[in-house]
Amino acid sequence: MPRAGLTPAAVVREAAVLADEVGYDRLTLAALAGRLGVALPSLYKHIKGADDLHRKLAVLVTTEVADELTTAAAGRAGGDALCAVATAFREYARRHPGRYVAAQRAPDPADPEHLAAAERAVGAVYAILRGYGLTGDAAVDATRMFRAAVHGFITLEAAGGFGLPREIDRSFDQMVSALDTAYRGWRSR
Amino acid sequence: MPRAGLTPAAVVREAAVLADEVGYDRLTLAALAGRLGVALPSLYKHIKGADDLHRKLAVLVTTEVADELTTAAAGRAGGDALCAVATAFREYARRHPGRYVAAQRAPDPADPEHLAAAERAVGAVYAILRGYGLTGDAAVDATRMFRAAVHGFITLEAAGGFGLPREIDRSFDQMVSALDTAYRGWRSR
DNA sequence: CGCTGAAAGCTAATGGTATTAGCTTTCTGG
DNA sequence: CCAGAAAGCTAATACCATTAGCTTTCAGCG
Repeated sequence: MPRAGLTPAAVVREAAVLADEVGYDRLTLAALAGRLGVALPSLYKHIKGADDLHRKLAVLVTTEVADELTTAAAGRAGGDALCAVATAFREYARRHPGRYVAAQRAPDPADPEHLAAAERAVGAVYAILRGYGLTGDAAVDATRMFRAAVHGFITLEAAGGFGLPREIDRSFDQMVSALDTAYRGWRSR
Repeated sequence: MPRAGLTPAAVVREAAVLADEVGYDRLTLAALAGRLGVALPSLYKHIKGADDLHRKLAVLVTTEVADELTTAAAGRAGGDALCAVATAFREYARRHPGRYVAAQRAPDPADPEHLAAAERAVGAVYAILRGYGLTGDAAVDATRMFRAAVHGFITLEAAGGFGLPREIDRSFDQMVSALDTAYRGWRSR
């Protein structure tokens, strides 16, 4: 019987594909093993268990998101950058609904790779806000607002939480525009 | 052997308590049955299964949230109302972390009770925005932004997604304040 | 070229969860 | 008081995750 030639990275990559296909909550070791053409316990040669898989998946996705946000922000500033990053984030989530859920797991403080990826993703937003003249506590607050609004919008949209017929794209654009306005006039209160 | 005297409502209520104690993802029929002093299959006399329980729990929680938001908004308007409702929402989530997750399930279009509760919760926000002179599409967009921002903030906070030492309460107040400013100057773009 | 050991893969066994079937017991209403 | 509806039970089935222990493959080294 030939070997499948798996590696931890290959397992996690396939888990990402599977999560997008069937949903994060239906990402199961049994289904993953089947997909990889391997018996379920064989996975344990590459991952420590289901929880470890979820952790590794969070690292992968956070890294991917950080890359996309950084790329989207490159060469832009102000409202332009804000819109590009927000849109890139939302489109990533629409393209990869399973992955997106996986990324919600907070980094283990002892995992430098995960911490670095999260830092990079948040840093892309933080940098844009510097362009608005926001620094220190104000920049932290503004970054948190951006993350909350965009993440909240994405999850509500994905959950089907926006029932009314009004186009969701336009509501998103309006929100980003309102954020831009808020950042222009940001003041310590 | 005496009867436990369960009802569907009693089962759902206990599920809510259990979810808050152990987390929504660890809310299991086995644990729930144990808590109610009953064998697991006995639950099927009151709920159709795990999915049905989750649905009923979502209805209960959405109703509770609608009540709290309505109460918080009563007798207030403008930024005052905005802050009261946002804070009530966040505090509900902190008090009931398991319930809060349960409420993220969108209503089944064929479930009038669930739809009505969700309508009532959203309506509390919508009414406040009318006080800002927002109607029609603008009010829909503004309501969606409010929900996204507050919901996103709550979930990020609950997930431990805010790593920096800056106090989270202050970031939340700043966000609500920024929303107030955005609504004052809202314009179609 | 063959041997050897690490590691990839397997089967089997265990324990947890949800679900269904079918039986027993308890209330309640006529 | 008794008859039936419904609450509760046990047993059986089917997933899923995990651990233990065995077999096989492959790569490196003499």
